[in-house]
Amino acid sequence: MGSAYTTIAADAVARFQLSGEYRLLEKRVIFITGTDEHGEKIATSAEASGRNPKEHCDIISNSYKMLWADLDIEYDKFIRTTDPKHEAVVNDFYSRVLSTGDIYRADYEGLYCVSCEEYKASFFDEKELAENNCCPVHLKPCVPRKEDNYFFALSKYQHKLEELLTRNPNFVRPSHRLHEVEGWIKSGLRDFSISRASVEWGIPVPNDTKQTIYVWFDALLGYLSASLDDGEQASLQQAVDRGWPASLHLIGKDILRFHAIYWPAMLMSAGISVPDAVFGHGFLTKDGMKMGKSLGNTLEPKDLVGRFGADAVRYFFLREVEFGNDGDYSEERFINTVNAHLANTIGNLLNRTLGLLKKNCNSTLAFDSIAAADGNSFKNNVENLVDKAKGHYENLSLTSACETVLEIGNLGNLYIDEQAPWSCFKQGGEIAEKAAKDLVIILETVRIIAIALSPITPSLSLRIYTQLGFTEDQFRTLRWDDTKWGALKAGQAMMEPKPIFAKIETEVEEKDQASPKEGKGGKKKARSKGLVEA
RNA sequence: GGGGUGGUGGCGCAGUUGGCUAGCGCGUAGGUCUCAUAAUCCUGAGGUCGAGAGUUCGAGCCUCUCUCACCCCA
Repeated sequence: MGSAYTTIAADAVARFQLSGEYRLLEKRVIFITGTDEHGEKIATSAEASGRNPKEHCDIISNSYKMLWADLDIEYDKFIRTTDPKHEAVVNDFYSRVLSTGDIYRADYEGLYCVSCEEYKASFFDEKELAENNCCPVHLKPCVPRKEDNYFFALSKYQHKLEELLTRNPNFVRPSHRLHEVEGWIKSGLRDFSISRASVEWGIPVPNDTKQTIYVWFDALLGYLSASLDDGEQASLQQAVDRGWPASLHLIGKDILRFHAIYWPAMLMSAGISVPDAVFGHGFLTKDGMKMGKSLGNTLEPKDLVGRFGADAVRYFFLREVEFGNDGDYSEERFINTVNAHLANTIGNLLNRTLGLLKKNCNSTLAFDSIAAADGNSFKNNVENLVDKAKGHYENLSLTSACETVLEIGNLGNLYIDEQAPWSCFKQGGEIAEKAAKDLVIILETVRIIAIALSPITPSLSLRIYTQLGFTEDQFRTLRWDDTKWGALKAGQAMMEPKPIFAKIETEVEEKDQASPKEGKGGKKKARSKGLVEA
């Protein structure tokens, strides 16, 4: 789930950005993701599976693509670092940096963890290692390595990187990540090895095929190579000309250093613009504990999607994890939050309104939504919240964006409760007419919620839209501006009311926990039953 | 060892420049209603902000010390 979280968030951000584009103009949002397929770790895993690395990577990248589809993630470019176009771009880049004089040959030695693909400590400072020189993360022994490698002269760019952060304090977000990066720079940047002599699975160093390019030097170029089409003559300059620089790199905090220090320095060396921003989000825990295979508590997104659906997964993590902070998953909290917001606040609001419309108006709108809301401050309240939500999305404040949209739902429930149209219809006359207007108001509100929440829960939003009598095509061409009040017109027929989000039923509760509740619940049930019988 | 981020009601979080009855969501207690996914709506309880000192008329927010958790140190 840690990996999926990044890509889910990127998808939400891209959907929102895409919704801001005007129709008929060339698309300007390109969502890039992919797989890093080089390195010793990949080769080792492939060998363990009895496959060659390429076959192994084919399987992995395909399973990611399937997972992204399951999670309603719609990217534009999927780059694999084994793609020929990528290798061409890497070679061009390497040569350019070499010609700048920023690559040189030197020895490197230290204790190396194959799983991290990192030297864990030099021989002079081994404090962080676990017993027997084991990697603290993978708990596997590190091997002493000494290699004659090629190095990138990162230290040359210390001042330029300082200038970058000073001139552009939003280059790294959130702000505490910026502090972290500033600290790294302040403590002095050391040149880093960009090749490996003992790793074969990767891109060969152009002018020394006995060495293989270090995965990180290679992988970052994926941001450029992804923009090229397969089969075309690939070059670095072509890739740069395809819309670079990137407006946002969205990453986990564990790879912040590569994106906020190494990558900009590499680009500066090559004379290429740096990206506009890097956003490092936090880690996810489960029940307050770190997740890990060794701990046996991994959270498989495929399982979550299978059990709860993509909308629930997306909603929970995008709303409940303050973007940029670490976040925690618990099944109880997941189910409670998703049920309360998606099933109750929004789903029930639509259901109750459509039910009233069916019973009293033959499921057809009697008024234009503009006329229905004429002189009604409720419409203004909704529009104000929509503007607020937009601002939150723009700031990558996904939690606040969700809260604000849900607030619209809360207002809708409050409004319909106050107006009580089910009671008004019984009175007939003008009062019944007012009730018919109120139903239109609520349905227009839900329509607006659907759009405002679509970056977060695209399938749920589509289901709302189709129940309101629109087509899927109409939904897919929607833009943020379509949140403007007035799209529902008199005469539009609604679909049959049907829950847009099935309540997630908790499994039979454990006896320990259920006892107190069960007693009280039993009382309620008995009471309710009596009423029904009466 | 060094650097960084945090510790605010049961849970998850907010609380930019010191001045709020310390707030929101979820949960929870009670009530209400039945148009509705036992849902909506209303009302309430629950924290004194990790600990100790300090600055200040006044500190969750500033300073110092201690402590706990997490992240980083090719």
